[in-house]
Amino acid sequence: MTGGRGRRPGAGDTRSLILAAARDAFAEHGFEAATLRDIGQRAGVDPAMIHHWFGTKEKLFQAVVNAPVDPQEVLAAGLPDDPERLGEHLVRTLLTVWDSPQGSAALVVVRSSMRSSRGAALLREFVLARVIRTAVAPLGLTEDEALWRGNLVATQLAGLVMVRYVLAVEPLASTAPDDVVAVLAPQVQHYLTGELALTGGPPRSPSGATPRTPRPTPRSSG
Amino acid sequence: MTGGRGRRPGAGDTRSLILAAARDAFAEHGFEAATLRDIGQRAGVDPAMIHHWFGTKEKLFQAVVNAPVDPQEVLAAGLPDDPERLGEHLVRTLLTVWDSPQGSAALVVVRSSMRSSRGAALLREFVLARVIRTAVAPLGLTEDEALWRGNLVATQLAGLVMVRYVLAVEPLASTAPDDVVAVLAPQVQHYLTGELALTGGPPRSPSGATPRTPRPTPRSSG
DNA sequence: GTGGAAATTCATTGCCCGATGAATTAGTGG
DNA sequence: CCACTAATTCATCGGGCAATGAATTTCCAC
Repeated sequence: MTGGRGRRPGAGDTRSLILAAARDAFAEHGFEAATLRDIGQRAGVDPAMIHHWFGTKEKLFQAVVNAPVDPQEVLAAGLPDDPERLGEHLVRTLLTVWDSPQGSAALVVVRSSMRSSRGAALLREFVLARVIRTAVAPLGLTEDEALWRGNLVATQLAGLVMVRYVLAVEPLASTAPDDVVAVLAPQVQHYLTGELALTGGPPRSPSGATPRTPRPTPRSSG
Repeated sequence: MTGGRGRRPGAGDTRSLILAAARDAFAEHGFEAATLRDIGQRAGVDPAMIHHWFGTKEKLFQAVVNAPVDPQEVLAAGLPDDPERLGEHLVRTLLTVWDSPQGSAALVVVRSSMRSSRGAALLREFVLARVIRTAVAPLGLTEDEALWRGNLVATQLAGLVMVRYVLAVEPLASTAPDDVVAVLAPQVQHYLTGELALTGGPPRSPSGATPRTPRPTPRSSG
């Protein structure tokens, strides 16, 4: 059991244990609601160790977030030759990453991005924009069409992440990856290479932004 | 400064003041990190009033979430007779609500809910679950199939909300509603009434949960 | 106007949090 | 095997939190 105090016997890579426990806890509760006591318990370690190794809760969080995955790199690996299989590749890759331990880290990033509109901007710029562009790059589309199809793909993939991982809605949260791929991949593929049903021609965002107008405003005050 | 205790003189719709203050506070800090003290201060009111009017912090949050819009009510209005037009109705209704001033309030709720698993649970229970069931109700499906198809619809709609409103990614954020409906409605319709491509039969969530496996765990301990 | 009901604040309770520092034990170099 | 350093736990502090109940004031029916 919990022996007395003092240095532990054998190996004990306590720092890593804390880091992993913190990653899970932050993913689960967000930064504010996660507690050092809980993290310590998950790591099987006294909460004081966290201060010993990381100083403060904030610094621990930074340590967790600074060990991210490069989405482009992951995506690029195993890109299929056939453009008609690209949708399947995207969905499967997404599921693989998010079902892995790295998924917790990704959850941390997504959750913490919601803390401010600046966080949302970061998520938009560095993840969505780059990832989506990487994803549709093999298709050799025009600039406008790449953006538009990329956005559509993003809606389906972002929605999958939301429902399955962030909100964990059943039954989708517990459905086998193969089944998810089977159902969603064709839809994603349609956004990539299918014929898009449009009433009055493609929504050619007429060069630059022309914000539609009286929408609630993409306010950045938060 | 603040006069003594006892009932206030004039009008004082305290309940509404608290509700508005709570909406802002939850939006800014998320459910867990928002404090009743802060909400009370924003509303210019003693925190004890919150307990007087709402009971607990959680009930206050529910009141905030349910205030902007009763999704069921909005959805029910204008339900098409033809099940094959249900997808279009869902997408169009969603865009109408989110493009309206109520959309700002909804955005607040979504942002704050995503930040912790607790907030996510509340969103899942009180909004998503009900909306999904209402949405697929006209189809007269079996329990399992309704849940499954509802989840799929939710991925597409939630993704639309994320990309267009929460992250405000261009060009989708500035695309005319009609164009969005034209492109997305067929996909949603497919989830509602189309034939779903499945490898080994429908993912009949085998009664109860069978958590896929070693994911970060949907633990509810927190 | 007077008596009760509703609204509001104050004072307090108990809990949990993050942080700190002393006490204790295990490794390590000589 | 002895000193020294690093790792770990324990006990505790001050603070902020949600919640409760009593005290006080206004409103309203009669």
